[in-house]
Formats: sequence, structure tokens, C-alpha cells
Amino acid sequence: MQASIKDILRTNLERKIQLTAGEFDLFYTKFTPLSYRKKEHLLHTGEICDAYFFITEGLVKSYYHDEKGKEHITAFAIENWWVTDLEGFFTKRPSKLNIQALEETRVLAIQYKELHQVFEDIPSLNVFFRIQMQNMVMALQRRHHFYMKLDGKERYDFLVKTLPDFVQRVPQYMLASYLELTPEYLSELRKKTK
Amino acid sequence: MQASIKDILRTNLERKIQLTAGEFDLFYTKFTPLSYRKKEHLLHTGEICDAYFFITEGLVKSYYHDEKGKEHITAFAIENWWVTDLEGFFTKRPSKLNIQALEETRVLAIQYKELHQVFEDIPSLNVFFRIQMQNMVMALQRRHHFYMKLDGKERYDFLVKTLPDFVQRVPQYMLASYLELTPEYLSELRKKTK
DNA sequence: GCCACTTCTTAAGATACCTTAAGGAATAAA
DNA sequence: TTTATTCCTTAAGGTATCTTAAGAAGTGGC
Repeated sequence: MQASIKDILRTNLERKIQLTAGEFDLFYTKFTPLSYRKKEHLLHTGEICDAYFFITEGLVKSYYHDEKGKEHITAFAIENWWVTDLEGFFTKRPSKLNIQALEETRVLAIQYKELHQVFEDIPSLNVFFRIQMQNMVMALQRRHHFYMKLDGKERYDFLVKTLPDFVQRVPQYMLASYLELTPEYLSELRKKTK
Repeated sequence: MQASIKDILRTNLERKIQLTAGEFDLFYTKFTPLSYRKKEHLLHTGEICDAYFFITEGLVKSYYHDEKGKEHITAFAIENWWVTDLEGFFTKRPSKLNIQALEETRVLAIQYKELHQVFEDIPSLNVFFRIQMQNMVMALQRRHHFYMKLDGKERYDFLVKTLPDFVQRVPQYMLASYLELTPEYLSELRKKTK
């Protein structure tokens, strides 16, 4: 039997905290299930980001355009990951990021107000998000080392080694953007690898 | 009248949460005040990082050495900042970072076990640390843009503009390390500025 | 007041990565 | 099947930044 969307969320929460059935049911009512087709946007630059997304199926990217119009991909996210424009979501200022579906994608979305309501109703959700934020901080610190210590070739090799499935689901020019390389240069690097 | 160390901590907490006098007193008992002389280490690579530090006076840097022995400064922290090796602190694995005092420095230190005890005794501390982690995530994301979007000269100019006091308290070759530039190249860039 | 150490500068040659421009291959649309 | 789009590669010339090596200037210890 296939896991329901509700189960997927429950499992994700249970990795870090224990909730009673009642608490979980209450929390779950705050979410809205949404679907996006390939290339559809979950969030556009300039909008106020009011939703925190939990991906139940699919693949999205977060990105922005710099002054010269060049696209910079800051993150990918897949099933079982949480994603939003954190800065926009918590500050209520217009978002600097876009979030776009790269595949048919399904999410559960919770709004800012609802989330902060449940923070009060279910205190242990503070623990969940505290731990999640801690883990994000650690991931971002590791990413910093990753970009600063490794050159382009090493970054690519590392990605292929640690996330091979990812490398297959995402076109190369997007990986290049994520790795902060030009597609042309990444192509060069790949040639050397073989 | 000068603010006591206890007041400095209280003020820091009150920026984000409300505590009763009793709660704050309880929390405060968990901390140990420590002093470090210039160049002394709060944490060495390889040690298990068991303390979360709140700086009440002074200036520290976090750094590591890469395989080639080159030093990379990942952060500075001054009065009123919290600092630790987050990854080491939360995973209990040997720390990859060093933390060293650059000036005569005073801190309040709280141990892992004590902190997690007060998380249970005083639930709103989860809120405090959740918000602190959120802010760190945002700061790290901004830092990522900062390194990726700006070239060396722009990074230096930005630092001088936004944190001029900092630039004066820290020797240039350390700024270079933080900016991920060689001291020689930073010296070049400074010449062009004038 | 001298010595040692720390910090900053200069300059030449090397390298990683980018820009531009073009064409080829693969996939989707018609 | 043809056409359009999306994606990947090749190559030439340019720029930012590093490496190495050396010396100058400032600072604290004795």
C-alpha cells in the first residue's frame, strides 16, 4: 500500500519530534495541498512569500537573476524537503527568490499566520523548526566550505559522487548555475574527467 | 552605571523573547563566565565542542586549516554575539573549527547538556534559539550571494562600508582570509581604491 | 635601543575560469 | 516527417586572482 500524503508528512516530523495523534491532526489541517506543472512557479521574485512548502512529490529550484540578467540557482529541493524563501517568509519583505517546479510537483503549503498560530498551540513544533534551522545552518556552512575550498572540477565531482540521482534529474546547465560555473566551462571539465 | 554581565545577557534575550525573572535567573545559573587572553583558544580542531559561547567583551575568530595548511577564517564575532562550532556542538563529533580570541575576551559558556535541560524547563528558549537559527540561515544565505555575486574588490568595499569598526579591529591579512583572497591581492585592490 | 616578530607592499609569471560565437545533438511540437 | 526548442560542446582570446619571492615598515619584548 502506498503512503498517503499525510503519512509522508507525519514520517518527516517523527524524525525529529513526537506528536500526539491529536496534535498532528490539528497541524495537518493547516496545510493546503497544491500541484504545479513543469515550469510553473511556486513563488515569483517581488511577491510577498506567505507559504512554507513541504514537497511530497517532484523537484523544484530556487533562483534569482543578477543585475546582468544571469540566473543563479541557490538550491534544489525534492520529495520530503521543506522549501521557501526564508528571508522573505520571515521578514514579510518582497521576495528576492523565485521557486519553480522542474517536474510535475505536489506540495503541502502552510501560511505564515497559521504556522505561528501552531507554534503557540503545539510548542514542540518550535523544537522541530529549531532543529530544522540548525540543520540548515550546518548545511549552509558546509556549502560555504564546498564553494571556497574546492575548485570547479572538484565541486562537480563531489556532486556526482554524493548525489548521482540528482545529477541525472537536472539538466547540466542548471547544475553549472548551481555550481557557479558557466555551462561551457563545466562541459570542459566533464571532458577531462573521462 | 555600567551594565553587568547578567544585564548584557538579559538584554540580548529580550530582543526576541520574554522571560520571567525566575526563568532568567534559572537560565543564568547554567552559564560559566570565562576569560581568554589574546591568542588563547576557546576551541581547538579535533576537540569535542561542548560549549555554546555568549561573548560579553572582546573579539574572536573561527577558522580552520585546509589540506595545504592554509588558514580559512569562516567568521568573526564580537560582544553580544553567540558563537560555537554548531556542527560539532550538535553532532558531538570532533570539531573541524578552531575558535580563538583576537583580543582580551570574556564570555558566558553553557554546556550542551545544560542547554538541552533548559530547553525542557523553559520552553520559550526553543523559540529564542529557533529565531536565532533562522537569522543565521538568512545571514548565511546573504553571505553566499555576497561571495558569489561580488568580486574581490566589491567584497572588500562592502565590508569597509558596512562594518568599518570591524575593519579597524582586525588585521588586513585576516580580512583577506575572511574575504577568501590572498593578502597580496587585497593589498593590490586597496591601492586601486585610493 | 636593539632584536624578533608581525603585518603590509611590490612585481613577474602562472592558472582557473569567463566571454563570445558558433555549430551539433537530442527532444518535443506540429 | 519536418520544424522548433532545448541542451551540450568546441575553441580563441581575455580577465581576475594566485603563487612565489623579496623587501619595507611597524610593534612589542627585553
